[in-house]
Amino acid sequence: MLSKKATIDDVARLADVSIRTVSRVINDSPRVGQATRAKIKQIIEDLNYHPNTQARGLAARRSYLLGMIYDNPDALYINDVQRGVLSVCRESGYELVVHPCDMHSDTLTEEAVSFVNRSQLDGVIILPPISENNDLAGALAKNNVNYVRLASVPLDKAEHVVISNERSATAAMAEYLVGLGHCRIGYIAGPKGMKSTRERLEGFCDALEKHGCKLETEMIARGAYTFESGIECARMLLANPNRPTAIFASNDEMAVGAITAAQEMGLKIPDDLSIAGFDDSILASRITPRLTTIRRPVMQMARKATVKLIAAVDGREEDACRGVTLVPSLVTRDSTRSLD
Amino acid sequence: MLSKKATIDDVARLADVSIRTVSRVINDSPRVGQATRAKIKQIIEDLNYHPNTQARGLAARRSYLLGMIYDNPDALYINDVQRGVLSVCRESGYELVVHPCDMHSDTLTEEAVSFVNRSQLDGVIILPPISENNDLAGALAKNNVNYVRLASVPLDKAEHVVISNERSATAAMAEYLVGLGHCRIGYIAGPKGMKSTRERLEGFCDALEKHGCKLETEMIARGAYTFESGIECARMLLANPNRPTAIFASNDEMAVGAITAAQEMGLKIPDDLSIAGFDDSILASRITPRLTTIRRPVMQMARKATVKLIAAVDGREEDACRGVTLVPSLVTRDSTRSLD
DNA sequence: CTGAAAGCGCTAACAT
DNA sequence: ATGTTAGCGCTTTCAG
Repeated sequence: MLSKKATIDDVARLADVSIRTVSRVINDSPRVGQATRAKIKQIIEDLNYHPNTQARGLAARRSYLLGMIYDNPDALYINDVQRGVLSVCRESGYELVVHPCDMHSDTLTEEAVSFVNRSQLDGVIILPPISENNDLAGALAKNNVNYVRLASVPLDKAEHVVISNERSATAAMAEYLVGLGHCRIGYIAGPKGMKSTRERLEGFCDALEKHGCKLETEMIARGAYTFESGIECARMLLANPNRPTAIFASNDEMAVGAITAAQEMGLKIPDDLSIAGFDDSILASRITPRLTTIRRPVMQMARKATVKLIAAVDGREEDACRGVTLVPSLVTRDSTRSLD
Repeated sequence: MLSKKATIDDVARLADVSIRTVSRVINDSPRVGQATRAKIKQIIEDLNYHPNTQARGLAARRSYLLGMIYDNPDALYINDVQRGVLSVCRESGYELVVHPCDMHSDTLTEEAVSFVNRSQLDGVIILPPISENNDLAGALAKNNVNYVRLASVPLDKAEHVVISNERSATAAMAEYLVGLGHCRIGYIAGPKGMKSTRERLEGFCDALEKHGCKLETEMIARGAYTFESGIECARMLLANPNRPTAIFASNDEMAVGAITAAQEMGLKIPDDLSIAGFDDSILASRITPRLTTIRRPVMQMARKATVKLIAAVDGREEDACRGVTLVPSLVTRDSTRSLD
């Protein structure tokens, strides 16, 4: 069957050169004659030779492995990031090792560092909300591991973050709602302590004020990015004698919860109440009415992050340090309407 | 900062033993004295020593890396499998490398084999629908790579599959619906050519007949496991002058499509029509009305598959060959009701 | 432009 | 129960 796998020695022997030269070809080093190079490439092809990644890694102190560290209840988001990262990995000969973990664990940092060392990862990409953990980032830096964080604010050197400007995204949403004639708007926020919670809220709030609509304290409910919390918050908001004409939930899960709660109260969406979310999750387009929401360029962010990471691994400082900020976009559907 | 990472030599020197002995301790080999072992373990701890996986792999022809090959539009499913696989990996010192791919690609098999070789994977887990590809499985076998397929029928040796009995699951669904008094039932099937499509259909059909309800040809619509196809199929089914009183869609996406279509036609679910799905995806519990569906034990399957795979890698034949069949369960919610 | 040789950190025969 | 030693397949000074 399959005769033993070819090694660099086989290639060298057949090409009648030293393995050093073959190695040069494999690694695209210059200083190899055209003819020699072509010949070697041909032989590599014929032999169906693939360099052994482990040996390569061992010798070069590289693993060609990238890691992805996350603890995110949102499988869709994770999946999108994964696809984005992988699309770049493919072009660059890297593989992706995934590492979900518990963001509340005491040993999170320790665990993550151990993960990187254990597998000799060349670098890691950290997803929100763990990406907001400065402790982790600090430990990685101290251990000399390359990392890039997906975030909503510049919480690290440009080298280490890719940002989606959620503040401007929610601002756009606020303007859209105001444009529809809404002014008394309910806001379902995320949990305290997360940067993105604050970014989203402030962006929305500021934009509203700019248009002369204040976001009253009683119109802000604190959710937990879950369906259930969306239900509760909406009930609270709608219990107010002076009911809002629109509710913006800072993620889709909560928005769907809000729709559910509103419908239970006999309100028609969007006739009696407009509702919008954030994420453009699969739910958003499946629910009735289809949800107006905000779409983050997740795959793109993941791609950019990976490009930066690999640049850092390769020591291409300039590419690695280039700042990256992307802006989410508004997706208008059927859950919001003009107040006429 | 961080003085150079400790190696096995450092440990050996400090313990005043040969590296061979340290190696034995690392690999839990017997034939090491109690005292020596304890001492070495202590030193390993003190030094915060972690064996270099690449060197280990290179020497032992092992990578401690498992792969996951898939092309599944369902991020939730993938995510669940991933979590299941990883939970076992953690206990066994393995890491997971993910590899999405295009099931319709001509080079799928070649690509997958190359992936495994390139990264020296110790084994791979293959998800449906790619798991049904015998070509791929054959190529892996020929290349001596360990693999386990997640499937709905025993399409390979016990060593290479973990099965979820979807036939009995849809049978249970049929019985449940009949129990509610439904007999004229519409069925939205999956795409032709997939084993699971057939399994689900036959299980449903057979159970129906056992209870004296025939599944008429005109009551079977061929979908594509997508939301849109669910809409179309439901429209077709409901256009029949002798309308069904219930529709079973063979996945949730299509079931949600069916609900959407039915509601557009002015039908109330479940008052005018019962609808059920398959998957228990996130949609199922968020949609209104909440969807009656079937839940596969995805994480469990993934765990079992990983255990088998690692057993095979370790050469523990018996554990590797033990047959595994799991049964999905019925989840009843609000989208189905008794016909009275 | 190319080659010789010294490792990278670990495992596994083979000894003792 | 423990030590010696030869690689695993590749990269990388250092020569030429």
